[in-house]
Amino acid sequence: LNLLKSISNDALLDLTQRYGQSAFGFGAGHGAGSPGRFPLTPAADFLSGQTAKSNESGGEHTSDDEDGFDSLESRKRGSTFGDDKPGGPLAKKSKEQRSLRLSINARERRRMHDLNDALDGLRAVIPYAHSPSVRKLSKIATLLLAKNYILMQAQALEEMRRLVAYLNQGQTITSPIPTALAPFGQAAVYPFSGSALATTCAEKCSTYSGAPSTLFKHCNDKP
DNA sequence: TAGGCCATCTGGTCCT
DNA sequence: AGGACCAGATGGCCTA
Repeated sequence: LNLLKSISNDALLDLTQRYGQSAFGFGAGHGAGSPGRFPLTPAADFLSGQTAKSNESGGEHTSDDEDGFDSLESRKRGSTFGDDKPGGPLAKKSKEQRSLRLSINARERRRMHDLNDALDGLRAVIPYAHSPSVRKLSKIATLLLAKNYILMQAQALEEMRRLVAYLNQGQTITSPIPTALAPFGQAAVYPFSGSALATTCAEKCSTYSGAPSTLFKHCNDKP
């Protein structure tokens, strides 16, 4: 959380300005973004009920033909380069060249669709509100947000490791926790700062109710 | 209306 | 040779 908040490179700053802080400040109270922005789902919710579709890049693409425009949607979006345009660049070419060009175009189209499918898969697993009424993250926003999310997860994992190490070695320590032994330099970052009186391992573990049970297995093993 | 974002076409380059 | 990848160009759609 802190990492995501603290990262402030130019691109992220720009994104924050463009899409609103809510996209990067989950749980920070900016969740209710303005319509059309990217309001956040609560951190606890964003991973649950996710509808990440299986990303089969090698799968069939029903909308692709081997020749030129593939669908009405493509036609609407497509440029006026139009392969089938009478005055287009393909008009002067031979039938074989035209056929080859159309094949290359279709392949390139398919490749870009695969890329977009992968981006959709990425959007499905990063923290922002997934709703029909919410505008989809842009490609660049998706990549930058995903990068920061990965960094944040890595830091969370590291903190968890340190926490487990601390719990394993400090079960007999009584309150207050000596600063030198505290695995986290500042009290503000210490995950149990809100329950300073929970001094035993079991108490600490019970405080951290959201953690996977295997992380605190030692509390059950040892009386 | 300008700017952002996007899909598509296209030609070039690299790889297998 | 054929496919993958890339970047530039172009035009459509949407929003502030």
